[in-house]
Amino acid sequence: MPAANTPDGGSKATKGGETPTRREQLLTIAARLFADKGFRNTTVRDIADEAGILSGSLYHHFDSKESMVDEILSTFQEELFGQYDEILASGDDARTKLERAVRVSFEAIDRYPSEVAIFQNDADYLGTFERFGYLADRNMQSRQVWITLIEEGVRTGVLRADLDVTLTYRFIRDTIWVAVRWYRPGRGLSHTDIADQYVRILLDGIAVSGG
Amino acid sequence: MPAANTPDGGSKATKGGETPTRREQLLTIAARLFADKGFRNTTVRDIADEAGILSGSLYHHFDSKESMVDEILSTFQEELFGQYDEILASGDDARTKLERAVRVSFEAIDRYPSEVAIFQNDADYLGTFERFGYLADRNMQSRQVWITLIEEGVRTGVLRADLDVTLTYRFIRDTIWVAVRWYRPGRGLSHTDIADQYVRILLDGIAVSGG
DNA sequence: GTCTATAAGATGATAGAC
DNA sequence: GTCTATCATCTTATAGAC
Repeated sequence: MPAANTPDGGSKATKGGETPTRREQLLTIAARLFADKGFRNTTVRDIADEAGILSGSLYHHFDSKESMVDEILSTFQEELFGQYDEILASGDDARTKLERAVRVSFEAIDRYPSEVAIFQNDADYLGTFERFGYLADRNMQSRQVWITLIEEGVRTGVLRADLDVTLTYRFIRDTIWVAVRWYRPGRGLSHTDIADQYVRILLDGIAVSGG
Repeated sequence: MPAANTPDGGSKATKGGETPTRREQLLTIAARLFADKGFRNTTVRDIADEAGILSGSLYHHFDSKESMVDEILSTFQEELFGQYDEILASGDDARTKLERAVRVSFEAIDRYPSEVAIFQNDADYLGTFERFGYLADRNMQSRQVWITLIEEGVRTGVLRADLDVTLTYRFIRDTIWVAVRWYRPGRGLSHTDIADQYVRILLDGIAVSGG
């Protein structure tokens, strides 16, 4: 079941430099609020207030609050997983693939902070509705990406053979995505700087070698 | 301002093997629900239902929903920070102190999974009320513990001198506490096993040395 | 210590005017 | 595309009976 809700005929999210439609403006506002306060703790009145309209008017654009978050999340996920697929299909060695996957993930936090935050905070709750079944699918898909990369690394001798693959996957996943809690695009370290340092710590640790 | 709400004269939480009071039973139920669904998404009716009473009856035991979460969080934090203080005051070398702090934290996740989850998910929101000002204080205190340990490690030559101390602190903090999302006491790896593997990855990385 | 009953406000959503 | 007006439901919390 596709997530889109586009009576105008199928416009996606804001890509390129085109002027955003009213629908897109409203989704941007909703995404920021959902990210800041959580989906259930954001009221349709909150969204309408920020948009300068009344809550009832929102229902001219969207069926329901759920339709809004559905459109926000599904658009983002398509893009991210397209990039993971590209990395998996590439001919790079295991270490390079792992590094690329880390960098692409931090880039996603930079470009889609609200979407990432919503997924991190509300996916479990939303996943209880059939409509959002694709969230659990994406979770499994992401897990498969990382497990594949880690196992390839161990097999080709670039990663330690004694690693607990599942635990390593969790550590990598958690450390990357939880950064959405403190990373602010345009302030402090850039997402590429953070990815550099993270890759270094992940691969070589924080201790002095041979210590 | 103390957080306790103890008309009975000051009983703490359930320690040792004593039979829990009705008050403690209700707090245990509330803590699990707050952890699972979030503070704002747990209704007093949810808590009362699980306890087998009506929502109004809860107000015989507690002033408000906020008093409940206050008592849950403050009791837990006293214990955890007592352990950090002990480590800081010890004569151990920097590497040992860092390892001990990691282990104590994973042990806290094991013993107080609900409390940790509530703090992770709802501290930002609760912190907006004066009553919960101590949460921000504890956050700063925790930051100071880790920063101190990392800086001591760098100074004494056991940690790499090129580390970004703040970023390293965030990575350590995030990776540890986010484990509360998937760790389940008594299932899978024990908290000591997880701490072992985590310390190894943190200090030495996942790559083969000299790779 | 729990129940009955209820207040006062917030919430997602709808129907129809402009 | 937005507003007026409103509904049915859920929310935290209270007062007093048992």
